[in-house]
Amino acid sequence: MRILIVEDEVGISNFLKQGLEEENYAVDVEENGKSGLELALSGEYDLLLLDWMLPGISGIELTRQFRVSFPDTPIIFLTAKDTVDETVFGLQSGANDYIKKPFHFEELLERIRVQLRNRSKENESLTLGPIRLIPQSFQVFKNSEEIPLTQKEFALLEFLIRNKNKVCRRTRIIESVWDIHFEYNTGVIDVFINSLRKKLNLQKDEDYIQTIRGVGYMAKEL
Amino acid sequence: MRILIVEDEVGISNFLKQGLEEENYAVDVEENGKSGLELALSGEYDLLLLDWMLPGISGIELTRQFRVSFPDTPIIFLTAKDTVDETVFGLQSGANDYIKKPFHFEELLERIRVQLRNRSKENESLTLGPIRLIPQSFQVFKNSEEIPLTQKEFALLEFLIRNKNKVCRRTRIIESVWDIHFEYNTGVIDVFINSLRKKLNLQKDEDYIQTIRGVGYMAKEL
DNA sequence: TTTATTCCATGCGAATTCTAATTGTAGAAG
DNA sequence: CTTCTACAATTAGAATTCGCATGGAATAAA
Repeated sequence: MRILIVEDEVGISNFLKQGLEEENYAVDVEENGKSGLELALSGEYDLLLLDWMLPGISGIELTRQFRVSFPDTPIIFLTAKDTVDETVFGLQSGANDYIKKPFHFEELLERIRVQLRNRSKENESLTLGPIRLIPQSFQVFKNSEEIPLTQKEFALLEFLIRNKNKVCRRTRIIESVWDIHFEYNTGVIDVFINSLRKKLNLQKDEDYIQTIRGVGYMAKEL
Repeated sequence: MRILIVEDEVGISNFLKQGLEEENYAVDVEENGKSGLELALSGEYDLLLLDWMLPGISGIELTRQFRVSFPDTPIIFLTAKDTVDETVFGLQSGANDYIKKPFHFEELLERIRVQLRNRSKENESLTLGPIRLIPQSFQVFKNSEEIPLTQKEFALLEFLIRNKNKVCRRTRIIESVWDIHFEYNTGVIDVFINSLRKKLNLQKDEDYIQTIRGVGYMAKEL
């Protein structure tokens, strides 16, 4: 998980960076509000830690502009201010949480975890009958037995399942899985379909990967 | 973090639910002991808040039955009783902490944090077969024999074990262990994997660090 | 400086991907 | 129903890619 810290007090940011890195987050630090916003807009980050007061532009303004492009990335404010009004103002501007300085590092960690847990649709899995494909961990199961697949086999199966119950033309498959965008007449697809069916050990009554003659293939829920 | 409150006094449970949700916990409330147990056994929750006296079955009995399936989920009792005997009895039945009514919400929050923190630390018994990795002391053991590792070796192994049984893409590894966020094609990972396998002296039948060709590596429990 | 760690460059070997030739089959045409 | 044709399935092996191991260079630490 990647976290961007925008904080002008080097002491704090170093402390945070070090601590968060020990927790396996990848951390970048930016001191200036303006360049912080630019970095944030790169879309590289899963969470922002913003100081309330920043040189350049304020954390609130940064949040407001950032939210236009990234409505879902969690933002946590680090703030010395504790008046209700300003806190409300901050949260209204699009932040998800705030923490008052000085704070315990553990408490910050917890808030970060909460935000990231809510946001990450963690184990998104694609299914096709007894077959379960997990894109993130690059694993395929059939009846909870793991099936080792090669890269291309995996990519092909993923494409088919994502287009479940839709016929996939050979040209579409070649485009998406092989990234070939011109007319290309080849037998690769057949070969990989073949090895997929083999590895998945599909029986006669398990016609999950169907051939559409003259067109392509279809992953079909039975 | 998901919390289940089992409490028959609606006033208290509403108060708790609202407060905890403001702290970004996901909260469910159940009034009845029996149905509370059923809900708890769904395994959806990271922590239980139980009233001592409940309609249906008592908090103690709930705890006892719940512990069979979930020995690690923290349980905090809310109790009006304050005799030492009964408290001891409650803790022996498998609760982790208790708090006497009436209580300050902040205090409850603190106890919840402590429990969740302890859990997440304890559950980080980072093991992989005979390999045990202790993040705090920066040590790695194999069969209680210490294996000296360098920083990067340690970081890499830690990352792999934290993602045990999941394939780690090279890009993720580079991101998390080396903190490099752009496309970077290099052989470093291979080199360190190599030295890890060497230092850990993995035999043929100890395929704990598996290569997923074209994708990355996976720490796998055999 | 010396020493240890991290990283780079290389060739080899092995797994994957692809080509191509053969065999099998569905469906149309007769 | 039989034959024919076009397409799909299967297989072997060629081509390619990728990971492994190694030695040593660059960098950081002592």
